[in-house]
Amino acid sequence: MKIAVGLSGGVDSSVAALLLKRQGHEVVALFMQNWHDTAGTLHGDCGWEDDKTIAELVAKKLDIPFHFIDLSREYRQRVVDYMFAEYGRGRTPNPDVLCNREIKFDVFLKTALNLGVEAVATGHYARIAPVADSMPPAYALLAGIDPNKDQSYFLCQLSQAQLGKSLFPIGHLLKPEVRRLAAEADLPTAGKKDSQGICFVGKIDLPVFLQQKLTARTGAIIEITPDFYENKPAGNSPEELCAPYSYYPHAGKKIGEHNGAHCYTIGQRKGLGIGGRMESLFVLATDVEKNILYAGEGQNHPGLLRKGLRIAAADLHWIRPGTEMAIGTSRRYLVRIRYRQPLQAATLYRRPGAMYIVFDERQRGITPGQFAAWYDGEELLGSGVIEN
RNA sequence: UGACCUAUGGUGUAAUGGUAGCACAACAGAUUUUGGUUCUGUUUGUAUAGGUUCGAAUCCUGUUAGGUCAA
Repeated sequence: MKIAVGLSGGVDSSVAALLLKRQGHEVVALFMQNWHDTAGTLHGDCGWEDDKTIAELVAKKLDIPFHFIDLSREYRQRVVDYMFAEYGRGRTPNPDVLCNREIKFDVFLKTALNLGVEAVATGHYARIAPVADSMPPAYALLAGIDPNKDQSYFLCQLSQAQLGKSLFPIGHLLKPEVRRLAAEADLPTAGKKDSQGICFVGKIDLPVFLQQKLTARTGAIIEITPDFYENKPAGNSPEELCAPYSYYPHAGKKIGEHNGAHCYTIGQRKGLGIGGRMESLFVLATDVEKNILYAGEGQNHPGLLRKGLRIAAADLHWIRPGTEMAIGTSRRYLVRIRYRQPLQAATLYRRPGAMYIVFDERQRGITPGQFAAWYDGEELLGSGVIEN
C-alpha cells in the first residue's frame, strides 16, 4: 500500500514511518508547515525549520521520498481564527482537536490522496479497529495502549471517512518502546524531547498572543464566597444538575483588577495577582461582556466543582455509526473533559435539544469551549463541545 | 487640632531581648501535543531618627503614616 506519513520532526511520527516501511509499504514523508509567526511565541524557538531539517534526515535515513507542503493559510483560517473567535466569546477553545479535524485529517489528508497515496499515517497514540461484518466498512477509534500517552482525546472529532483513510502505526506501543525502536534504527529523533504547546505553534504567552486580535481592558475581579451557593435549590434532573452557576457583579465583592477577562479560563490559578490569603484563588467564571472575573478561594471551592455539563445537540459528534443515542435514552459511559484526565464514570442523557452528562463525582473546571469525549471501555464513541 | 492603638517582603500574618518564619502573590524549572491543573525551586521585609543592651522586630524617646475614641 502507498502511504503518506505526516513527519513532524519528532520521534513518534519517525517511528510510525519506520514501522510502515518495515511492513513493506511504499512510504512517502510529508512535512507540513502550518505556522511561521513568532508573535507571542515563548523563548523564540521558532523551530519549524529545525524540525523540517530533522524530518528530512529521518526520511533520508529511512530512504523514503520527502515532500514539503505549506498549509499555513488553511491553518490560520480553520484553527487560529477559531481560537480568536472562541476566546472573544469568552470560551476556551481546544485548537489541537480542531487541528486534527480540519488540518491533519482534512486538508493534509486530501492533499496526500491527491498525490496518489491510499492512506495517511501519523504518530498519534491511538488505534483504529475495523468493525467486524459492517457494510459499508466502519471503524472504531480506540485509546492508545500506553495509558500515559493515549491521544485519542485529540482525535475525538474525526469522522468515519477520516478514520477510514488513516493509520496510527504506533498506537499499540508504549512510549519507551517507541524511543527504543527509534534508537535501534538510529533515527535522529530518538532522543528528542516531546513537543508541547499548541501543535505547530508551540508554547505561547497566551495574553500576548490574544492581544493581536483582542484588546485588553482592565476589569474587576469579584470574589464569590461559599455561602453564595447555600440557598441555591439543587434539583435532581439532568437539566438541573448540569445548569451552570450564574454569577452577577453584586454576588460578591471586588478584590482586584484583571487585564482582560478573555485571557483567563475556568479553574485557572496563576495570573490573578492577588495574595495575602490562606489558600489560592481560582477563576470560577468569566464574563467577557461585562469584562468581569469571578474568583473563589481554595482548591475545593464549591463553584469550582460541578456535577454535570451540557452539550448542544448540534455539537454532538458520534464516531461509529450505530452508537448514537436516541432522544430520551440514557447510557453509562466513561468521560474525560481534558487531555490525560483519568476517565470518569458518568451517565449521559440524550434530550431533545442537548446531551446532558452527569458525573458520579463532581468535576473540577468544566469549561465551555473544551471538548467532552465519552468512551465505552477503550473505544471513544463520541464527543462534543461543552456549552456550559 | 486631646487621648489611645498600630506600623514586619507585593499582600495577609508569626516570632514577648538571642538564627526574622509561614501562607498567598510574583518569577523560574519539571510535568503536559489545547487552555488550565499539579509538583519543585528562587527572589523580596522589621516605617524613620536616636537611645538602653553583649545582643533589639521586640524595651525607651522623637518623627512620619494609618486607625479608634473623645470633640
